[in-house]
Amino acid sequence: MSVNGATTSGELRAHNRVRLLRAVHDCGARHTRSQLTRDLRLARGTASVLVAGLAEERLLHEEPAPEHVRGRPTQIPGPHPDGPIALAVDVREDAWELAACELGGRVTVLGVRPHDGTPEGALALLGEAVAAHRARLGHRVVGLGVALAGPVRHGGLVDIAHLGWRSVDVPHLLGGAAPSPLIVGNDTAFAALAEARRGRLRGVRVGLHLHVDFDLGGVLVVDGHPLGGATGVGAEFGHMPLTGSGRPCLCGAIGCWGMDVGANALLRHVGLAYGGGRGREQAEHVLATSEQAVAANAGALGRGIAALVNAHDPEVVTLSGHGPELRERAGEALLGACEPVLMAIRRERPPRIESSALGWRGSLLGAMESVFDAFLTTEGLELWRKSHPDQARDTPDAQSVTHSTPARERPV
Amino acid sequence: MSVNGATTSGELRAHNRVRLLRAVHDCGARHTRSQLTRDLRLARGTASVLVAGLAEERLLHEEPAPEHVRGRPTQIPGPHPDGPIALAVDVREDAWELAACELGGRVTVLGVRPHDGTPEGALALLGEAVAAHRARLGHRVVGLGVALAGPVRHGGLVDIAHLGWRSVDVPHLLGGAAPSPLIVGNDTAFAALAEARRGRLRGVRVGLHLHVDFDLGGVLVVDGHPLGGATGVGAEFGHMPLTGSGRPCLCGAIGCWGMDVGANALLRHVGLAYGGGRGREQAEHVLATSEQAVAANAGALGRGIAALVNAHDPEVVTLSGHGPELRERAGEALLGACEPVLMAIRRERPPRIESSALGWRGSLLGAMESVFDAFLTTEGLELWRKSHPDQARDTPDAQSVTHSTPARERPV
DNA sequence: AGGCTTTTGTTCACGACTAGAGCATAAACT
DNA sequence: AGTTTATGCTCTAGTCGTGAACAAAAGCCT
Repeated sequence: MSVNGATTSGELRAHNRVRLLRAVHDCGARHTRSQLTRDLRLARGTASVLVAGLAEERLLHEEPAPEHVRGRPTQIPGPHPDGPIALAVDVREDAWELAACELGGRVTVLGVRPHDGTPEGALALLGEAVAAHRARLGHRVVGLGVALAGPVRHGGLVDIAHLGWRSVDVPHLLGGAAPSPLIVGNDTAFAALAEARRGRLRGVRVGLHLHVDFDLGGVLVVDGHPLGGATGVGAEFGHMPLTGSGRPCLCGAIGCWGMDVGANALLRHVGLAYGGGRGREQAEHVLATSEQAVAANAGALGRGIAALVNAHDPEVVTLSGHGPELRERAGEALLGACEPVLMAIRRERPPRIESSALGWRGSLLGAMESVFDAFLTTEGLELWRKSHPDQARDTPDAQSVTHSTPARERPV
Repeated sequence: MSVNGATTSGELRAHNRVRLLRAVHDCGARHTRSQLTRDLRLARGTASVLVAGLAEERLLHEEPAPEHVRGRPTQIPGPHPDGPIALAVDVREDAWELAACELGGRVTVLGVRPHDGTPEGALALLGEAVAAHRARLGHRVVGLGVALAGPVRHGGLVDIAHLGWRSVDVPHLLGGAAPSPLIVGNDTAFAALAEARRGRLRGVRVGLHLHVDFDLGGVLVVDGHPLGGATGVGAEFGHMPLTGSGRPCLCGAIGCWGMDVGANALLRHVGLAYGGGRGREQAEHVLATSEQAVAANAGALGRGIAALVNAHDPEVVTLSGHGPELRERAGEALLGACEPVLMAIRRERPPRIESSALGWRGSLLGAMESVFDAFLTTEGLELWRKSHPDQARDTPDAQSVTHSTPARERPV
């Protein structure tokens, strides 16, 4: 769905440029040029022309492969030292983390800051930091992805019920200096996107990703795309009444599954105050010590998973955030609660339940991927070409290739 | 996602052939050639070559447009009188209906037969009917789509809990004479597919389709594709515990939503026997007379819809089968049950709830669409070309065009 | 009725693209 | 040091879509 087909000769070239660049990005800039040529079913001559063009436009930069078996040594195309950079930020209930990402997925953390949970407190300093880094990096910045712990509507309006955020206009609060495109999305959807690209959902046709933080988020991943497109209003499995509790949820509905899973539920189970994005340490303490609270949490998680497995039949269920720890500490409670809710035909071949390969980094990485998804299109590359008219200005090719600093050791 | 992009000049031509043919199919063979040329952004010359090629391969056949405004009159490309035919069958709990479909979607019903609800009873005669029609139509048959009222696993294994079908091997029971490809799918998923192509979900990014028959089926439609791909094991929203009843379901799970919605639920509500695919007339009588049973059914439908709207935020919810009648007879009960389960942010802009545009025909039409989806690909057209080597064997072009019977008045 | 206008179908020269073969290159192997 | 092997580069051939010029067929106007 994402990559549309070419219909003219011109679009054909553009399309192959995108395919090559995406292949480099998706493999983490680890495949050799000859490998890529084979994978993409290109003629060696075609690959030659494409790589040369992309290198001249500062999109790719080739380096010698560290080892070979025989024959003429091949090169590894990776990010250009002056190439595109995606900014990504993960805004949690109590802190945010900002990072710069190169093509291929290398992440450089630019800053981490706690905040007070209010919209202004969370986003004002962030906007300044983004503006500063953008000024420093210039035209290299090709977009900003923002992960947030609540439903995101079109235009970047965000609601986080347990923080009291009501239709918070994120683009506005970030100020006018935010780069374009500005992609605001749900943290769970982003985590799922990252899992689909670089984690345990890679190559999986239908997967289910669940992100457990203060709240519970869940989203279906189909053919590498989280449902609701990572910018939409999906990813809200946490607000389905799957566990049969009639408790009113802060979102305004009744009986939401998310009431029984996550840090807030742990705190409530032991009688502590919860909500407002406070109490991460206490929750982690409960998680580490209270067998009973953990079992209740894991059981509720299992019942909901079973319901979703019935409906969607995923091949794999992945857990991130506190999910992996719940599974390790109370795996039997989880699976035991699953069983009775499963359809008989699902019990024969239940999906694997796995812990995320990316841990707490998923949301940030997904925000990055969404920026590169927008960039790695015919339109995105056309924009880059236009904003970099001075392709080969001063140095001959041989010199620039030989003397430039290798991409992956260079600070961003 | 379905149509992959071309990478060589040759694939480019194949890709444009598919695009043109699909455009003809999707518009119901009602658009003129000049309209199609504009819609697909083709040069007139290119369209000329493409249409001529497709006509020579017996895929298209042009007829004069009935009316014009001014200028040279244009033609309307439609199905070729010897063109491809998709066979489609809707197998319900108590009867099946077989049809032949031309490119563009014109349906000719070939037969309707009640059966006894056993796998053999349902499928043996059907297999014979398919084989007979296939022999008659020869190479024109490009596939068979089979809609069934239960979960379908890969390979065509079907379970229908309330009929006692356990891993019924549909391809095997249909016998060896079934055409290829043989696409076995869930009736709800097919109905949703048809709704997405020719009904109220056309052009909708995220839609939810619910099919109410004896049982309840539900599936999400994203960008024109039902989740689980119309042949998968999705489309089972009916087996999520959304209504909070702890009743054991025949599927082996507990508290399934589908226990409370549909003909079986209506019969149970008034104390009649249910299950086994019997009692369609009684259920319709209950539906027409028992206010209370209908309200209970509609309320359960509404509660489940709200839960799914929370999770997926569809733009439109469409109902087929008995759904439209439930909505007409007890719309307030339905919406009233929806309200408290909805998240506050969903209440502001709730999705439209609409009745299907295709009625009970949806599953059959969806089965057809799935066959044409497989045919309208570069591979499918290549196979057709190979199996029809005698392209222009006896008659000059002018004569064959002038004298051949118009496609849409010709019996199949 | 006859000429003009409008729209569409057809043909062809042109530019852009990829495939594939032949050659050059650079390493490992013998 | 020569051979083998795999890769990169260059050039020709074939295919495709474009767009302009031309032909065709209808409605419109006088």
